[in-house]
Amino acid sequence: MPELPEVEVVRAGLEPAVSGATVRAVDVLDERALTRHLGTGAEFEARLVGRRIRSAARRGKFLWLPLDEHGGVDEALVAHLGMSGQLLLRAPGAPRERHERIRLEVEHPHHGELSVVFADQRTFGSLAIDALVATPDGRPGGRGSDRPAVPSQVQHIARDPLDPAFSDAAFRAALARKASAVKRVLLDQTVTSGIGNIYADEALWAARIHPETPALALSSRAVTRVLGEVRVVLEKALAEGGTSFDAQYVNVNGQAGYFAHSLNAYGRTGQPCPRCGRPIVRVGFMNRSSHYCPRCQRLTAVAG
DNA sequence: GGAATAACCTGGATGC
DNA sequence: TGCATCCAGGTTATTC
Repeated sequence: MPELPEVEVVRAGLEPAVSGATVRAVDVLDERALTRHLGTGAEFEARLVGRRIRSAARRGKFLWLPLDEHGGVDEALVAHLGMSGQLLLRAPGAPRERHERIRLEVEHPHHGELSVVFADQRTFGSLAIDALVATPDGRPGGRGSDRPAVPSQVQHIARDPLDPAFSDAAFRAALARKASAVKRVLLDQTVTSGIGNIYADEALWAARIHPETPALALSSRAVTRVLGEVRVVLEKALAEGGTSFDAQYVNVNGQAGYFAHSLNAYGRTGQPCPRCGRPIVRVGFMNRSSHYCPRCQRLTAVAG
C-alpha cells in the first residue's frame, strides 16, 4: 500500500521526467479518479492542457505537481494514490494499462513526449487541480518543493517525520494530550503524515510498544523511541524502494519494491518474532489489522 | 470538540 | 466449477 516511502519513490521518479514539461493532452477515462477535484472531467482536461509543470513535491502520502501561474492563479495538480493508485511513465501511444483512469500526454524540452498514466484498481486514489496556499510556518511545503506553499487540500496534513521542518516538540505534545491508542495517533495524518498500517506496525514492533497503549501513557523515552523507529523504518523502506504486495505498489516504471522482505511484524501472523521467537499475533483494529509480538510488546510495558 | 465508526471500492483468497 | 463471502486499508463524513 502506498505510504510515505512508496509515494516518495514515485515522486522521485516523476520529478526528472515532468519538471519543465508542458501538458499537451489529457484523457479522463473514469471520473471516479477525480473525487477530490471540484469540477467535471471535461473541465479538468481543459484546465490542464497547455500548462507547464514546474516540479514534483510531496507531503506525507500526498503528491503534487506545481503548475505555472495561469491568470494570476497559483495551483497544482494533486495526486493521492489511495490504496492501489499508480503513476506510471509510458511511451506516447502505449497500450492502456489495466485499471487506467487518467492519462496525460506531456512534452519535455529535453526528453520529448511522454505519457503519464494514473491507474487505480480500487479507485480510492484521485487527481485534482487545486490552489496553492501559503504554509503557516513559512517553510517549504514538502519534499521536492522549495516554495512555502501546499495545495489547499493538503493544508490539514501534518509534516512527515522525514521533513526537516517536522516539529518533534509538536508531535510529543500531541501524544501527551491524546488518550487514544498510540497506533491510532500514528495513523492520524493531522498529527504526523506518511505513516500507514504497515509502517505503524513495524515502528511499534521495533520500539517494543503495544499498538493499543494510550498515547498519553507513553514516557518521554518511549516517545523518543517511537519517533526514532518511525524514521528508521521509513528511511529503510525508502532505500529498498518501498513495500509491494501483489504488485499493488510499483514505481513509475512499474517495478516493485523490496521492503516486504524486511518486515518484522506486519503480515507475519503466526510466524516467529525475529527478536524472541514468540508467534506474531494479528488483531482487529480500526477496521483493519494490527500485527505485534505479545511478548516484546506488552500493554503494560510503556515506561522507559 | 474529540474520539470512534461506517462507507467508499475491487480483486484475490477462501469456503461451501 | 461456480457462487457467495471475507479481507485488504487511506480518507472523510457521520455518529456518539
